[in-house]
Amino acid sequence: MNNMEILREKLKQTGFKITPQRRAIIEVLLQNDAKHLSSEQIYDLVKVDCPEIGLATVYRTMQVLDEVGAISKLSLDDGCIRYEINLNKEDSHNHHHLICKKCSKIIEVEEDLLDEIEQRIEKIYKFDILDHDVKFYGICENCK
Amino acid sequence: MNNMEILREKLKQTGFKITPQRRAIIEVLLQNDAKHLSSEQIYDLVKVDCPEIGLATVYRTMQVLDEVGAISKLSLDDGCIRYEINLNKEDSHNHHHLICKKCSKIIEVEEDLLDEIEQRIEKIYKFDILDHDVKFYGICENCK
DNA sequence: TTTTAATTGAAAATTATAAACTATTGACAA
DNA sequence: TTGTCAATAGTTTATAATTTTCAATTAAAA
Repeated sequence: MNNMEILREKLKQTGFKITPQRRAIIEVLLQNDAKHLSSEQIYDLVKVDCPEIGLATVYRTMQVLDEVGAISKLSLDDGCIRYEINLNKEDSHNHHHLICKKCSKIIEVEEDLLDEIEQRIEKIYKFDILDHDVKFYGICENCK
Repeated sequence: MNNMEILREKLKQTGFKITPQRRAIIEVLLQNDAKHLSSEQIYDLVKVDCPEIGLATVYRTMQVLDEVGAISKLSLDDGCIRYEINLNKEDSHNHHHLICKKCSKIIEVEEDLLDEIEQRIEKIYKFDILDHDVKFYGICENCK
């Protein structure tokens, strides 16, 4: 079962319909895996194959995909919400971002280095951690 | 030298003027230390003592205070920027937030537990970390 | 095929924030 | 203390991201 089929199943199971617009948006997300697209950017990319689509549909679809857990939202403090698709179900939230303050490049940290810390926090604060959002700001290799 | 005086000095040294509006806003921030107020909320609180103030002045003052390093911005993904005052200069960014998914309470983690991790990331990714933004989502003690 | 609730596109509405513009004022020099 | 002037204030208007409304269309179950 490929990624598209997995997502179709996920939508179906949650009672959402599979429309050409939604399929086109998912395709764009899958083809731009590494990027962090805003709704506007997704809209522009989807319009190539699906010119009649409206921007509101993109926003609505992103809400649906978020409900289903198919995407993660990412705020880069540039005034809009960005999205990344979650390809490996469970590990969806377990990665961090390095954001270069000079060139704005975003580097993915695939390892999850927070396990120990989370355990310490859970103990000290009696707080059950379900998810995290971790961003490191700094200067990347190229910009040094 | 109390907190207000420290901030007055900071503004003065950076070439900003100390106006009644700015003083009133700083007072509100100091009096609501533990909270994470939005511009709108600050506006409402300031209006009590300073009814003629305009919302734009609040936005402008928050920009000034950010430039001076007197506040930290905090995004709780509820559509607006929130602020916290930095009382101990250097450690301003070195704390994390636990956000309860049930009651939305925000718990401050004052310890900075990320030193090791940051060192590992700096080595592996050759990325100089200047700052971080760390949020843990989960369930707090009361809501369990 | 029929039926119906979900979905769509287009346009209008909201919301947070910033800008523009003129009047006012804080702070320093005289 | 007063005069000066750039910085700041309030008001209004603009902008940009996102949401809502609503009538028309459509996916998918019966």
